[in-house]
Amino acid sequence: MENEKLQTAINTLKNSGVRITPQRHAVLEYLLTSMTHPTADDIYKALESKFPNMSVATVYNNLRILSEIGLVRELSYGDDSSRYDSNMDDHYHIVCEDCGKVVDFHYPKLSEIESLAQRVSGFEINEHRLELYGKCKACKTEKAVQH
Amino acid sequence: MENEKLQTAINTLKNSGVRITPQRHAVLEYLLTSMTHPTADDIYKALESKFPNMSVATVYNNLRILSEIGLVRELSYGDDSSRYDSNMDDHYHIVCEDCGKVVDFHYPKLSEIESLAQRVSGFEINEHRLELYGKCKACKTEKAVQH
DNA sequence: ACTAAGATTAGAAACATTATTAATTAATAA
DNA sequence: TTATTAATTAATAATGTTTCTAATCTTAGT
Repeated sequence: MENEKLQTAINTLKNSGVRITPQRHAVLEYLLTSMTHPTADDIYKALESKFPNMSVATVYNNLRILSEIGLVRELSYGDDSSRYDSNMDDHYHIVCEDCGKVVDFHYPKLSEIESLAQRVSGFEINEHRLELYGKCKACKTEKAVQH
Repeated sequence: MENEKLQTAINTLKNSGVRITPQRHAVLEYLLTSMTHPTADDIYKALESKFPNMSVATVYNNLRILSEIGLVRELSYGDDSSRYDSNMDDHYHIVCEDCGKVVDFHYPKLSEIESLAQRVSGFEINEHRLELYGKCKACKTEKAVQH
């Protein structure tokens, strides 16, 4: 099942005229199999053993290219590093304020809010972002233990 | 009317035991009268003539302090600089993808989504953020003119 | 006026990300 | 297979925002 997704993604790359280099393949594969919305540095560290000479710039480069083709989405929350998500279906995110963990949250798209905003503001609205912030299970119990 | 807000804010500072220095007063006043959700650098530049010796660190310092007391809110969108908002009422924002302009958007708080997210994720949800992205009127016409 | 606590300054450091560039490589066609 | 060529890589420098540090200065209260 993961292989199917990877194969589809690779075909998309080919059709876009983007070369499939070992590094690019590895970044893509890592994102497709990861459930953790990794940062560029997470990916860099994870692939370090396989590609000892790879530079961080290569990771950023490939993330940008994958984003441009629409295989990957960049999630930037506040001040920290951006995270990357290979699940391109419409969905929202819940972020743990303590450990930074990000999980998917499925909810019907808030299209009515977009059209209302467009009407009242005069903007031409293209998209929206919704994130929920709180404490994940682990961080809740961790705090309970500390006291 | 702005003076009232400023006076109330200054009282809050006093009650929190925070000194009212000229720089801090100026940052606060600028935020209260500005409608533009300025960045730290905007504020720095705007106050430069009044305080030629002020350092950027002072602006950041004061923004942090004002945030901690709850007089100001930090808005961080993606990679660019954070913007600051002295309107502490519940509201959302619409961001222009071209020029970065940010305007307020009033809409009933999405509390049901928070409670649903809490139920399905096991997180303890504290807050949420919603931003709408698009092109403002000015940037729409600008694009139309270019062609 | 004096003191202690707190604030400001300037500069440096930290950090993520982007730009640069010469060398290497993937994809294609000969 | 080999040659060709444009894309990609690695390494490093550069950028931009934000934080940290240490020294100096202000303030409020005695």
